[in-house]
Amino acid sequence: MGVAESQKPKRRERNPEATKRDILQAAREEFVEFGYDGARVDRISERAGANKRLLYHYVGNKDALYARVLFDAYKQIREGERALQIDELPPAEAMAKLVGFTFDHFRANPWFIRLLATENILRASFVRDMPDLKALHSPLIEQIRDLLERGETAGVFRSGVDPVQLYVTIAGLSYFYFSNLHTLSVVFDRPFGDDGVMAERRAHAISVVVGFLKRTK
Amino acid sequence: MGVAESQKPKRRERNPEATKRDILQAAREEFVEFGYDGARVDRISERAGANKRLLYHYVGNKDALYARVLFDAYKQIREGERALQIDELPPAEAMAKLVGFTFDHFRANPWFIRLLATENILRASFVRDMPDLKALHSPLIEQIRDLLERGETAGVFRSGVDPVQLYVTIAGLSYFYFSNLHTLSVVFDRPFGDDGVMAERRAHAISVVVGFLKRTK
DNA sequence: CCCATAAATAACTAACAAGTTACTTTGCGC
DNA sequence: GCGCAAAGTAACTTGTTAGTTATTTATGGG
Repeated sequence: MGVAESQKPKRRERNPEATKRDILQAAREEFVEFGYDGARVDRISERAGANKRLLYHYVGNKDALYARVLFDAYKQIREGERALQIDELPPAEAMAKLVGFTFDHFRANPWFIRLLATENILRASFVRDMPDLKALHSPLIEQIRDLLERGETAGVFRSGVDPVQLYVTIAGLSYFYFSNLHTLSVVFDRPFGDDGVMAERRAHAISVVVGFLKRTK
Repeated sequence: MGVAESQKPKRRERNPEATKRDILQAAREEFVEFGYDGARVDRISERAGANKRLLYHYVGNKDALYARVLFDAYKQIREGERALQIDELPPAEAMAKLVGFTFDHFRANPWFIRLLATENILRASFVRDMPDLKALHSPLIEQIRDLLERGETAGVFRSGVDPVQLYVTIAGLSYFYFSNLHTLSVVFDRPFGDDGVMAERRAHAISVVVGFLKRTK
């Protein structure tokens, strides 16, 4: 019983499910941190506390691992987007809530933005071959469509706005901010990551979208 | 004189300036295409038609090469942004022109968007150490500031809009579209890369910004 | 015209990274 | 309590990659 008793080699407990889960989680962290090419399989297995061979056994290879991480990420994010409840609110308030929700969602899940950026550097080469991905397009789209219609009927929103275009706008207003937080902070010498500046950005994004939609007369 | 006379080993002509230029250009292409970690030094020297040793001789190493490419990219892009002339136009028209200009600028220089995305994956680790980069912040900022003031004074724009926030908005409206063109096209099953869809996006971005700024009464 | 020097090259090295081989350990059905 | 299949491991292979060494080639000033 030496002093360094805690230094047992310590074999991993038998538990396929847990092992698989650990590997996927470690893989997400690694891909999020370094991108596809920067990620290291050895580091993933190390992070997971699982032997590298297990990774190849359960998932296949680096490509398959990345594809799996990406798909799960979309699923999880889309799931989170279902939480929004705006049916009851008046159109303008509902839209404000939707834009704020999108901002908060990105803020709470910066890893997803980094994963998206990585996949777009790869020109969507993995996403392209995911057959069931189209079923995972954002549930926000339907909410936007309904809301636009509701606002139009009530005479408070302008007409002729394409829901997909507006989705890209709403997402873009927050996405660009978060995805480019690092370079923007340097170039403009402003702490975009700070709470106060974030709150400003959130308010601005809301006022842009609502201000745009609100009928002039 | 064999049949394959064109297969001479062909030594590169002595020309330091041209060699350096070729290397930098090849490096930009490579980093734009594959990102930092995906880029290969061997491929850069091959693209440049210059021996790899020259690359190390003139630039230093992969890091220095990437930093140089990044800095030159900012310089070139900022230079292009100076071309905009909106002093003479009425505020709303001027703003429409500015947003359209930004969109066109991104569209004409997709390589810059990819470079920015790469650098943000790296958490701006190279940009952070560029001492003279702050001097390169977009000239559009000043134009936006002046324009907002002009519109406010004329009573056609709302007041209290932060120029930097509006810059982030204007850039974001186009940036997100281009940076995520690939994944968006797959997820929404819409050809976002096509001319018609692009024109729609451009018009939408303009109407969002102008619609937001225009005073309600 | 010649030679010092800068430009350019090919071949190499050492480290690294994805993927594999050959093996040990553990739990479960009988 | 045993044997066998699944879970887990260590060490290796093979190809790649950033960076270097040793060398050849051109050119312009004296």
